[in-house]
Parts: sequence; C-alpha cells; structure tokens
Amino acid sequence: MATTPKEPSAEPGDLRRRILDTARALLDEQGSAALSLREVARRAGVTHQAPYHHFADRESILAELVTDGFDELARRLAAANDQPGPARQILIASGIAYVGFALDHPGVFRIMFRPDVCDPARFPRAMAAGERAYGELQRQVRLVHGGVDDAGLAAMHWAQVHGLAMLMLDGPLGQQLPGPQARQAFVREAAERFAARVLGADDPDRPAGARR
Amino acid sequence: MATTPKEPSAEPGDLRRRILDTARALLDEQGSAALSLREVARRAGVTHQAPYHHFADRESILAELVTDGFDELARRLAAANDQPGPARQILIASGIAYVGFALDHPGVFRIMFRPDVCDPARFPRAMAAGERAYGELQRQVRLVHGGVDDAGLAAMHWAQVHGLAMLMLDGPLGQQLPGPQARQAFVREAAERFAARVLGADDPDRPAGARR
DNA sequence: GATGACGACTAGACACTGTCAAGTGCAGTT
DNA sequence: AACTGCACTTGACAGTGTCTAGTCGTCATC
Repeated sequence: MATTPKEPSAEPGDLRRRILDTARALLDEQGSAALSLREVARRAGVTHQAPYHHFADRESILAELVTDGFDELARRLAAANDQPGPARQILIASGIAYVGFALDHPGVFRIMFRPDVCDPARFPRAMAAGERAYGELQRQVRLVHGGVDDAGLAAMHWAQVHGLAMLMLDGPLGQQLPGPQARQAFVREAAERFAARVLGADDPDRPAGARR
Repeated sequence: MATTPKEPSAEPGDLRRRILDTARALLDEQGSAALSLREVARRAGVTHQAPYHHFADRESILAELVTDGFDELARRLAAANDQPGPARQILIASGIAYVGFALDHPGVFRIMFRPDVCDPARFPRAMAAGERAYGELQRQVRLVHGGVDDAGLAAMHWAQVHGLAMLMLDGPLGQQLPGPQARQAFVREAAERFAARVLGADDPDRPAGARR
C-alpha cells in the first residue's frame, strides 16, 4: 500500500504524548470500553504495536491517565484555598471543584476509582497521586473544623462530593438536569447546604459570617 | 396456535437461571472485566452459543442482574422501615443497608451505576427498578424530615451513602479497614454522624430522643 | 404412525481485541 | 565501514462477542 509518506515530525517523546492525549480524548468521549489500544494507535497514525514501545500494556496507559487525573484534581482542590471569605467557603469551592472535575473529565474520573482498570498495587504512582488529592481534601476539612483532625469527618466530606459526582455522571441526577449550568447550580446549592448542615453553622442563604 | 404457556419436560428456564447465577457469581468474585459470555457458558457446561438462546447479548444478561440488584437493594432499604425508635433510626439503618448491599454484592453494585455496561435507554426495566430503589430512599428522607419533600435533601442523602459505598469498595476507605466488622462499624458511625448533623439534632452518642 | 414445526442447543466462522516474537530502517558512535 | 540501539512495522496467536447454519429430541396434527 502506497501510504505513510514518512512525516518529518518526529520529536522525542512525541508519540508517547500523542498516545496519551488520544487515549484521554477517546476515554472522555466514548468511555473506557471503547478505549482499545489498536484504536488509539489507529488515531495516532501508527501501527497497533507502536504504543508498546512506550507502555508495557493497556493498563499502563490507563494508569498514566489516572495519575495525571489525580494530579489535576488535587490542583483544582488546592485552588479552592484561594477562595476569599470564611473558611467554610473553601470547602464549598473544593466540593464544587471536585464535581466539576468529574463533569469535565468523565472518562478519566470514572477509571480513577476502578481498581480493576488501574490496579493500585501495580501502579504505586497512581495511588500516591490519589492520596495527595485526598490529602488536600483532608487538609481543607481540618482547616474548616478548627484544626481538629477527624478521619471520619473527612471521609464524610469525601463521600458526599464523590457520591454527588457519581450520581451526576451516571445516576439520574445528571440526566434530569438539562444543561451544564443547571448542573453547576445544583452542585453549588448541594455543596452549600451540606456545608451549612455539617458545620452546624449559619444559614446558607445568608452571607457567611463568623464560624462557630 | 393454542397458547401453550410453558411445559417442556425439563425444568423451564433452567439454563437461563443457571446462566444468571453463574454470571452473578463470576461478577462478584472477579469483576465485570472477567465476565465473558464464553466463560459463563463454560462454567454452566454448555457451548458458547447456548446463552444466546435466552439472552439477546451480553448486555442483556448484565441488565437482568442490574434489575435484580436494584430490586434487592430496594428490599433492603425498605426493611429499614421496621427499625424501632425515632424516625432518624430508619435513615441510619437505611444507609447501613445501602452500603451493606454494596459490600455484599460488589460486582453487581458496581455495574448498577454504569450506563456503558447497562444502557438505561435500552433497558427501561433496569432503570425502573433503580427508580423504585431511589423512591424508597426519598420516602425515608421525607419521613424523617417531617413529610417535607425536598429533592436536594434526598440527593444529599443518596450521595452520602453512595459515596461511602464507592469509597468503601474501590477507594482507600475499604483497604485500610481490615475486616468486615471493622467496615461495618465504620459505616454505622458514619451513618449516625451524618444523620445527627444533617438533622441538626442531638448527639449521636446519646440515645436518640426528640429531634430539634 | 408418519410428518412437519419448533424449541434448545451445538458447530463453525468472522471481525475484533491485547499481546508475544521477529523483522526493518535509520541515527549515532567507534 | 561496521556495529549498536532505538523507534517502529509486520505477522502471528489466543481470546472475545456475535452471526449463520446445522442437529436433535419433543410435540401437535394429519
């Protein structure tokens, strides 16, 4: 077949990057089931074996995406720290950021919590990234709760935002909310109510005042 | 033709039942990735095409399991209504039941919230079962909140128990909790704290009295 | 009782997947 | 000029879901 006229664009690590980007795009738009190594290679314009020169196997590609995903999530969570106002606002912004990440990168988010796709034992880097993200969330919870370290409370927060993200993505919550801004509004309200109740603090509708 | 309902010599739906049971077992012990139609057929002692006589395709089998799963979940949630004591105890028992189901049937639970595995549009029965389960949870939330129907509040509860279940199953929460009873204890405490805070009521350590 | 329809299952094939084992071409070093 | 090693290609294999054809026993009907 008279094809592949040998493109001159061959920078080091070029294909590796391209594979990751292609895989991520495929994942976010079609789900993990549709993510085949061969399809990625096809889209990247190489043979089905080329990816194997950069990754050990399919799982390794997914693991890389998961690691990047957790890093990005941690970054977004950390960005909530810049939130002005009382500490409670940080937690609200953090929750919104968590769900926002899930909605922006559904494909990646979904595999971030699937050990069968990305085995934590095999990929300690991915697990470490996940723990960094969780660490940020724990820090914020502790901050809001006056420096008290409470594992159960942190888990409660995490469960709340994680559950909200999941139901938004794959549950009926997302389906019955039409557009992105409707979802965003719902998430914001949910985060505010949760914060208000869990912190036992002031009314969420009123501007936030002193805490506890 | 006369509507000869069902009277073959062999037990009707025998293989069909066996396929479902085998698939469920495989799912709970090895995860959805390991669930191949051919492996199910092999374990059931038939050829790889036999299941096709009872199910249209792989998805249909999963959808059936999902439907049954939601029915079982709804049953467990409803059982919480028998809980003695104040209404709050119902919600606590309901949350424990939710997470308990997830821990008892991890494989099924996981695919219950994965549209890529069980397309809700294709399987309205599965979706209806899911809505029944959610309806039960909504009913309980409404009951505890004095009959006030609050979609946001119900979503908050659902997100909480769902997030807890997910993190228990695939997150670090489950991994760092050794045995089943440690997890159960954690879930119980989490449910009690959540109920206490959300209801803005009495201390979870004290025997429950009047709310507010 | 023979006949044909039919249900439940088997058998073979296809395209697709991930992965192993050998090539092939080409830069850089010696 | 020969060698080396990288980046990639080519070909093969087993496994998968699914399509199309059989096969075989049970049944109602002629």
